[in-house]
Amino acid sequence: MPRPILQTEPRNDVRIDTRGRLIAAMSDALQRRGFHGVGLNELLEAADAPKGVLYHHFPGGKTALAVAAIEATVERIGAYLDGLIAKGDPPLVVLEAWIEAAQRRLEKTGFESGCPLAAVALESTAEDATIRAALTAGFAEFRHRIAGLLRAHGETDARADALAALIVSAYEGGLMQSRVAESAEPMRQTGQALRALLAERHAGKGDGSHAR
Amino acid sequence: MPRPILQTEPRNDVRIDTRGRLIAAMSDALQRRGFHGVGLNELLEAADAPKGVLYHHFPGGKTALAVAAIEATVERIGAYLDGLIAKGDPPLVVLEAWIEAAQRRLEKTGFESGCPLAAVALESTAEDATIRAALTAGFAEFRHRIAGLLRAHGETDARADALAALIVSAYEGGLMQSRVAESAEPMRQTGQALRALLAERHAGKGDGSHAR
Amino acid sequence: MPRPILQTEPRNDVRIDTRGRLIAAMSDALQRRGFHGVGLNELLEAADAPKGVLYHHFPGGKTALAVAAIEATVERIGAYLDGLIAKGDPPLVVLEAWIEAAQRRLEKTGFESGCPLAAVALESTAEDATIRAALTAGFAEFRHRIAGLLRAHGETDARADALAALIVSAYEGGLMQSRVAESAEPMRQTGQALRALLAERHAGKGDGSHAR
Amino acid sequence: MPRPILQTEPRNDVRIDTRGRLIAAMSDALQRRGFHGVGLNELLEAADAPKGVLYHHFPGGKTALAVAAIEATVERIGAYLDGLIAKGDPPLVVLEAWIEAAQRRLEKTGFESGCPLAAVALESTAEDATIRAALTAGFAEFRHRIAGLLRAHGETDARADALAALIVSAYEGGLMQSRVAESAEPMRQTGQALRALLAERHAGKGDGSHAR
DNA sequence: ACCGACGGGACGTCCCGTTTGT
DNA sequence: ACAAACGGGACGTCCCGTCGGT
Repeated sequence: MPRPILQTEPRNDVRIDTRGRLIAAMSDALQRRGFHGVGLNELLEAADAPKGVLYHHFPGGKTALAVAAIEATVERIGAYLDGLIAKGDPPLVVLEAWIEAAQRRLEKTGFESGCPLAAVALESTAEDATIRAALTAGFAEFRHRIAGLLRAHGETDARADALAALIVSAYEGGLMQSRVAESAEPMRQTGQALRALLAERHAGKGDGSHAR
Repeated sequence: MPRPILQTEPRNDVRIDTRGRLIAAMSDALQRRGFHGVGLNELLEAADAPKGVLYHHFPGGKTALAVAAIEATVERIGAYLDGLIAKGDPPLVVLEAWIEAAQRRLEKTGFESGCPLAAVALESTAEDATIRAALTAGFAEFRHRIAGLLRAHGETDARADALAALIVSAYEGGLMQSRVAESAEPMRQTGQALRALLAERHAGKGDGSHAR
Repeated sequence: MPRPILQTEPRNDVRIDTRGRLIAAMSDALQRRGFHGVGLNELLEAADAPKGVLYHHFPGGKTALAVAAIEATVERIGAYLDGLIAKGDPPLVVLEAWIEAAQRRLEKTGFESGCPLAAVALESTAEDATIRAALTAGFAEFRHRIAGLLRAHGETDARADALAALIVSAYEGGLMQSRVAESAEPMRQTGQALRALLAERHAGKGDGSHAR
Repeated sequence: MPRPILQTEPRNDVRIDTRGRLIAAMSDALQRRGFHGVGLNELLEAADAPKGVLYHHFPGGKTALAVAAIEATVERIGAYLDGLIAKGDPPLVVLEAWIEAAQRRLEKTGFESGCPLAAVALESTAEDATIRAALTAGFAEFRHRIAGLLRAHGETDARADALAALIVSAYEGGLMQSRVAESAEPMRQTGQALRALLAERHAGKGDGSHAR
């Protein structure tokens, strides 16, 4: 049985497989029902994993799995944003792409999926220290990336931070409204208004050159 | 067993009181923990009401109480917005007052309280038809009021609707970020950026016609 | 359906019934398997009670039920000792009756039953404050009653306390040895030796009159 | 795969060490929490051993380890008693030393440690045949040694057996009472009363023959 | 109208033992 | 010999809803 290089890989694969499936299932479940709305049985069935294995990979139980799911989601979305940004497009284009992708996901899932962070955020209490920390870090991460993009296109630091906060807020708030309304309209309107305001501002600066 | 007329009046008072306390307790609980995060026993203890009384007033149980709490909240916030609007201030001033009030409430409650609608919204599924309907109506109500204000100050219908969606989204998203971060900063930045964009637009008005 | 007097009785009966059956089942189970060895399902089946009712009567859960069972046992044994003592027999006779009753119970139950207090005592840790308190009070109660009997028959206070401690120790230790050996012999020998020592002491005092 | 001679020796050392640590950890845990109160994971962590190694050394699992721990404890205590007896002291002195040592250990461990045999004894059922056998043999061993000492100092066989049963019972019962009371007093009183009774008997000897 | 005992199901935890792979 | 992932069952908790009794 020749096994030349990287003999750690097979073990990792198996580990990542179960662990990863658990995290994926939790991510998916969180955005549909929130932390308390997810039943572990339901989740384990979705991940095709027995009960004991959860406690093995996540000694902290459901909470620890949720933290891992949040962190994985943050990383995924962060990478996605990085990809958008790396293309060098101006903020307005990146924003449009981001929001349109969210709209498409909403429609594709029958308005069931949302943002896993948001759902957990609103039912978390100060006692869930680890969850709070992961969420806080996650939202900060999003703002940080967007602020970086804005700075790269000429915004001052303070301005970039404030705009980034608004953009993330609008994204999350729009997603929420569209989810309950089971209609892409609120999200669409939110994105449209946001882009319009940003575009008009540039236009109003007098140079009129790079507005969208 | 004779029952003299008007004996119902004091009884009604008591009933409304109990009903009201249940609704208030649910409203409060929803914004802290979300629908599934609230235990019925815990809630009944907070309202100082026995088990049976809940099903007296809300045969639909926990869900019906949540719907009532959502509707009460919508009415309360709607009335609050009406009050702000009735003063005749321009949208920027109303917006500032609304967001600042939210910040103060956040700080006063140690960043525990948020928006009862939002928390429920993110863990609700399509099966909770009555809850979804109440939420959808509630958010639409908010947008409607704000759009009305904007129209009254010269926005076109489509424009007013889109801006209203953005404002509600920003409000909810900012609240969410501040809640998990246990800091008013995200909410403050969100409000500041939003008002700045709106103000700049007005300042730039008249120079062109290309507001999307 | 005439119901003349004491109409509180029926409710009490029902309540005591379920609560009492739970306590009786726990008492029985504790002396067979100890606290951690008892499964709640098993116990509820024995008491013919559904799961929810336990938490209703004992909000403190399994531990609270165990405490109640311990207290009930202490009361029962205390009353039994009182009955023995009230007959006015000398300590040696009381002791013999007590130990022989224990032997008979051992044999009747196939050496399964023991002392509910003892089993819990040896697996309790300092964290189970309520259980520890109930056990400590229980053993003190036994010693107190026996010491009282001894004092009533001429022992000094210190002497009575020490002898009472020995008698309780011998009773519990003998029960334990007989239980694991599945033989009444150790308990029998323990009781015989203890009574012999007590009798000889009286005999050695020179008066020789009331040694058994 | 060649395996050079004597390579097993160091390996054996390691094995004995791991085995020994497991047994020591189980002994310690048994006297604090009893058989069912000990978690296997917790125990393995205390012994710093992975899961697999337990089933390597004890194919019978937790039960087999408990049996080994009981046997080791019996051997240890037996050797200790042998040491006391070998000095040639009279039974009263040996008894005093034994009981005082137990008191010191109680106080040193904050009244947490007790007798590993006793704790297991009281929660064992007839189904745990191997455990019951080990316990029965253990208690018999203790009685046997003490009876031997008594015979060596002039007691008849039957008398020695009965007194030995009493002594072991008192020892175990006193330990139990002191453990839950978190006070050495019950154990002290038990020992004191027992020694007093034995001493008085000797003093009274020769006056008659009516022991029992 | 009010209350609280009842009911049983599902939750999250964590148990003990096995299996599979180095 | 060691290590860790697996496996699923049972534990104790507590949920939400009902129903009979004042």
